[in-house]
Amino acid sequence: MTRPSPGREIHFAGRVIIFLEGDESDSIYQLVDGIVMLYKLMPDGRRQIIELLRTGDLFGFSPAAIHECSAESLVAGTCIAFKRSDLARSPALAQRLNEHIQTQMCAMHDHAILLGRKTAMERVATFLMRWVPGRGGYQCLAHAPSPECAEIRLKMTRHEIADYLGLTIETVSRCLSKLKRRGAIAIDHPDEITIKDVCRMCLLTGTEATCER
Amino acid sequence: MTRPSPGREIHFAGRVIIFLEGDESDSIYQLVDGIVMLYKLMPDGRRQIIELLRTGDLFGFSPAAIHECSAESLVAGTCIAFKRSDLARSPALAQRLNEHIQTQMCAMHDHAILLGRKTAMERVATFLMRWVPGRGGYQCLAHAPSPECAEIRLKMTRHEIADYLGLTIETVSRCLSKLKRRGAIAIDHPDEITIKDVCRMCLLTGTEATCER
DNA sequence: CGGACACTTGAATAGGGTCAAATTCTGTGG
DNA sequence: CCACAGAATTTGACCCTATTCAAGTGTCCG
Repeated sequence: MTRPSPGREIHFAGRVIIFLEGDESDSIYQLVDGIVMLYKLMPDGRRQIIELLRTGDLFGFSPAAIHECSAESLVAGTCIAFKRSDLARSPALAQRLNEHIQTQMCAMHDHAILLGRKTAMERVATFLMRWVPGRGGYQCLAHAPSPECAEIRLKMTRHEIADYLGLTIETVSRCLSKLKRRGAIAIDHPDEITIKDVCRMCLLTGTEATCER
Repeated sequence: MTRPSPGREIHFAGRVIIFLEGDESDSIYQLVDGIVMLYKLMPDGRRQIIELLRTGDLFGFSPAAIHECSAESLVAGTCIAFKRSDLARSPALAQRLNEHIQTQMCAMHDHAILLGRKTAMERVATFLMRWVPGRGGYQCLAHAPSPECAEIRLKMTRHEIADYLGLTIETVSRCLSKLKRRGAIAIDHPDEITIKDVCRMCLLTGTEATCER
């Protein structure tokens, strides 16, 4: 018999609100499967999508008993909820979270440089690279062999992409169109994009100075 | 007799590099006193200051054995270095870090909305509010009584402010001049600013919809 | 006092935003 | 299978904010 799980499993469908900014909260969540986005709204309605969470990522942080941002699923998945009070009691749990939070903080740092310093085209290129398996995450293994081509499937609307990248829908659309015209991508479907040359796309992100090939 | 401290104290002067992006690292740091900024550089020299650390904040995160950003002190202070290996062994330590990281993550979220969605003026106003004691941090107690006036002392050059806010030096300077012309602030000295009406400045940050007074 | 550097100000420019219209996609029902 | 309505996306024209480039002014420190 296994020990009782220290957390409660929560299954969610795609496009479902997990919690809203201002909701009461006594738990922290770890994403097991699926994709979740965190966002905040300004009083006048401007939205910024703050994090796109991957497997292992933690969310629901707050120094207070109230959520400081909203969480919504992009695709169906699962997360585990840990009561904050349990967290304070279980060293093993705390350890586990500590290990992962480092990666996540680094990803936030990368996103800060994107929002603060990258051009629209660099943002879109960075975003596309994010969906190439093994690339575009924090510590993207730029040297790992990757196929020239990559078919990716965006799980977000143009509106969500824009709110994630700090742009408008129109700018996102224009950048994608320009990439298509240049032959860098094919837009097979609004949410199905083929990157013709992954290595060249990586150069457009502004992060990589040279192409290792 | 007290237990041996689990960390090594490091004292640093103002304007000193603590570590550079790419440096080898086996430790995590907690700021005890002073101000430290974390920044990243793009290959072409663009810089983004990612975090301005306050007492209690953690830095030196990385999933790898190499620092993912650079750390530089703004004023003299102290931090404690914990070896990652110790961290894995000491539950008490892990607990302590876990508690603080939540506040810090929330501050990063706030900064993401600043970089992604705020206007230049809102960014500068948010930045100024940051230096008003008890205000502008994460979970600024907007309702707490605060003096009408606040004299603040910036510890950063215009260049650093710009790189923190995702703007240029000129834009920062222009926003400050405009605030001065409007009578919202007095620039007693390039780094000594008097906010004439804290509550009104708070409205300019874009975060607060109404003034509670 | 003078030289280096930080900051401010001005004019011109461009990148991305706004507004509006056209196009494509999706889903529904006949 | 096709027609249609509503939504998402793309495209175009124009505008505005912040950037760029270029002086000018202020400040610090030897």
